[in-house]
Amino acid sequence: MQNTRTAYVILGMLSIKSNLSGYEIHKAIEDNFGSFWGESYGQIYPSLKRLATEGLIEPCKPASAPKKRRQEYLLTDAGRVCLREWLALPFQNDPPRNEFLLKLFFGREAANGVPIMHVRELQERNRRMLATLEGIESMARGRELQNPHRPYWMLTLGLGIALTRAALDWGESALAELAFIEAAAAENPQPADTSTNPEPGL
Amino acid sequence: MQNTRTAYVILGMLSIKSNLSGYEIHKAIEDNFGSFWGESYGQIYPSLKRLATEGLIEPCKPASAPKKRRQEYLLTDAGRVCLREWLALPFQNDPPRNEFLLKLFFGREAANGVPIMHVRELQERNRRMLATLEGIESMARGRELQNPHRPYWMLTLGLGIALTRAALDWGESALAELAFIEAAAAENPQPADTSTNPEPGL
DNA sequence: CGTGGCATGTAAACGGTTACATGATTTA
DNA sequence: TAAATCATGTAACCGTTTACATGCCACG
Repeated sequence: MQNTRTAYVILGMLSIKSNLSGYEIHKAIEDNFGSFWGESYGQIYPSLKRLATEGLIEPCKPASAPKKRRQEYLLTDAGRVCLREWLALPFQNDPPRNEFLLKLFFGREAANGVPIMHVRELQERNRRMLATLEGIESMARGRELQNPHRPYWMLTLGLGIALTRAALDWGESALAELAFIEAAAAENPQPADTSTNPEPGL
Repeated sequence: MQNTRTAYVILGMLSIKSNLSGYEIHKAIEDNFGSFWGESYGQIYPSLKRLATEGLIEPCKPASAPKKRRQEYLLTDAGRVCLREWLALPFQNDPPRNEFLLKLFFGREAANGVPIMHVRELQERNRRMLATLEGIESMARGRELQNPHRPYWMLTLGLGIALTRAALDWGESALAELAFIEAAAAENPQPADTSTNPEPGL
């Protein structure tokens, strides 16, 4: 069956709401998951075709808007079973790749001011992220209290907010620390010296 | 030149320490970056060859251990320039993919107890992670105070620790919340109903 | 009438992992 | 001498992004 995670995201979206098109699924992922998942059309459309041939989803006529030229899908019983099986499997950690941390790690090698610049940029991105997440949170406050998905959605939102806040806090102290480091380096300008450096590893 | 990030990690490692082999670079990445970066041999060895033909690194004889059958490299001036240029470029956020959050988001669709299981598993992984990072931190305490890389390495370590702690805190409250949710769901067992669910999006 | 959003798709390239093959050296 | 670790490499595969192509429909 070789089901990719793209396929499961699609099944998941269709389990929440039926009669979605590829375009709408893409949009729904962006709106609901944007901060922790992404899919491109190049993945979505072929996956929809494959899921349909496997009988996990079913193409159907546009229900509400019959004018639009578009293909909608709904989840089959087999698809729901497949989704549930996948949900029960242990989650996998994706191989870690954080380019910000990488550049900060090599900060000593960078030109003066570069690490500070990167941390400032990180702060900006995280402030935007926090604003987005808190916006969603405040919009959700008191609404849809009966929606059975709501508690789970609020939990994911909560982790996003907690991590972003922690990163912002760290950023503040990092900026102070970096100002100190670079001031010291400016007083004592020693060029990078490869040969005499100690082992990598603290 | 089409330089991948793998190439820059290699340049970065060689800027910290010369006369590293592909094997040692792999190990150094794992030891120093394990929590936020990874490279496979299938990337490293071809990259070393390419970087050498481009003159950014230079193959050299094993310095300290001439017995070993292995190829070591050192960074050229051109390589250092190339590294510095890349370091000054804005960092890119990798496309977000967090399978844990995805499965939690779809938690309502999962069998009973599954979301709690995932959060418990997350807590375990994060506890191990925190132990590792704090182990490094305590090993580093008071050591290599003159190492010019140290402040940057400590900053990266600090962010890792801060994020892991934040995730652990969130996990505790999430477990309580999930116990509550699933207790309520057990009292009031309503099957998933696709057709009448509201729009996705809180 | 034009623009922007809606909508579907494909081909090529890319970055990366996995699995495999091979063999030397060290240590128990 | 057996096992672990050191060490180098390649081919196939995989998931994904990007760029491109196409065209509809609604709204100003």
